[in-house]
Amino acid sequence: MPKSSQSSKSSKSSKSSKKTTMTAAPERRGELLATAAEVFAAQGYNATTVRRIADEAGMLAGSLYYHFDSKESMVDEILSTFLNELWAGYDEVLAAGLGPRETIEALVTQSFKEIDRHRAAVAIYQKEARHLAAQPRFGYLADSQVKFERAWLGTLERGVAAGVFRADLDVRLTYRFVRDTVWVAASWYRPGGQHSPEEIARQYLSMVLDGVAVRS
Amino acid sequence: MPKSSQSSKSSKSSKSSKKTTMTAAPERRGELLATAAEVFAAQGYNATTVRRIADEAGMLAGSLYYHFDSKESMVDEILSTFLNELWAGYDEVLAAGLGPRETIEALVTQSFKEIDRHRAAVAIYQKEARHLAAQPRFGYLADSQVKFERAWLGTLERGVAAGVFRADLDVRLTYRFVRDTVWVAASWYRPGGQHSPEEIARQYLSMVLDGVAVRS
DNA sequence: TAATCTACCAAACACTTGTTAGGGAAGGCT
DNA sequence: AGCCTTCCCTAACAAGTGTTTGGTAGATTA
Repeated sequence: MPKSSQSSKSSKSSKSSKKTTMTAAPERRGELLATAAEVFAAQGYNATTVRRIADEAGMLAGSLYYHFDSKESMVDEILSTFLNELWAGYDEVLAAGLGPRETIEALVTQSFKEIDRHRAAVAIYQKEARHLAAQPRFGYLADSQVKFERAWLGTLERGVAAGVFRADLDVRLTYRFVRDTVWVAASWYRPGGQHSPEEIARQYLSMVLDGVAVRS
Repeated sequence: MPKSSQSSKSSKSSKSSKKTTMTAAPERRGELLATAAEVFAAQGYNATTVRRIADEAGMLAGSLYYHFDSKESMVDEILSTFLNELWAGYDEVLAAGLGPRETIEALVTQSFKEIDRHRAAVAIYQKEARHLAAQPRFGYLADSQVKFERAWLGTLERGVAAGVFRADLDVRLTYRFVRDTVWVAASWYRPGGQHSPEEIARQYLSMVLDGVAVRS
């Protein structure tokens, strides 16, 4: 997926000289979404101009509107695609009938895999979800957040009741703690680094579950 | 400090009818910065127009330029003021000569107090710091981040060497873990809630240090 | 009372923004 | 060949942006 930059000035550079077969129809859309996601994640949604995205994709601003009908529909598609895949994985975990601790472990591991696959989308979600959710078009963001809380908080409460999680902590605080520790990782995580998603998940789980202090 | 909202439409509402003494000169600036910070934190810096800020402050957009010479200088002042106060507290903690664990505890507690005092500024910092730091004007953001890492990472390494923190974890990962879990709290923390900053710090420390799982 | 200062308004400026309309080159299909 | 579809460019538009300039009511000072 060649989505990298090509300086900036020459806007009439690659017109038809790149390939012999000419990229297939539905692929191009995905490529453009990927570059858009990358720019959105790096600069922020509002700070990103459609001209910047087009530039990064090697075309002009207006040409984007052949593939998408608005800038807003780009983030929409980026975020909804991500959330769909995310919940596909989550639902599978939640339906597996695991114990509370095992469920948390599986959810965390699954989350880091999603961060690995959709790093840009996660970063966008983190930064923009709050004020995008205000618009009715992005109502599914709020819905997802509710489902999210239900899944995690429910599992934690189940764990407290079962005696595997500490009962002396505010469960809601614990929920936010666990949730945040997982997802903020997207702000610094870079795929292809020294740690695989599974390895990071393992260490995060070790810290969250057992703490960073040495047992006395 | 009455910086709250006053509906929206009437922009010629409070002209001189609020006080008898007429707010003293340097106070007004602080009030305006507070409302600006609130809007920036809620909507995001780029998504916030100066007209919106002015509206929230009960005046017109151009009038802001009597107090500030640009929108950028507003965030600048908001962030630098916050960071100055933050480091005043941090430096005091770091100079106290505490042990590694006690230093971490003090830093976390101090951080939550700063979140309590500068909630909006912290939220802005979290969202915008990364791409603001690119501009030379905001070079102090990068400087602060370096100092930050030095302080926290150094303390953690000292703790590992002293045997009070686990040695089987990637220290850099632990650093990001601790750092992020503390500061993202600003995204959901609301002053005047059920938990005081000290109480939240206590529970966070308990989770980070000892974990959420029951000791077996 | 006159001069000055403070804090704002009114109105505009130059520029950037997302978006649109019409056109055209290249390949596939009949 | 001719037609059609795909994908992009050129050129513009209208709305919104940060910012500037000149003015002015009211308090302060002389």
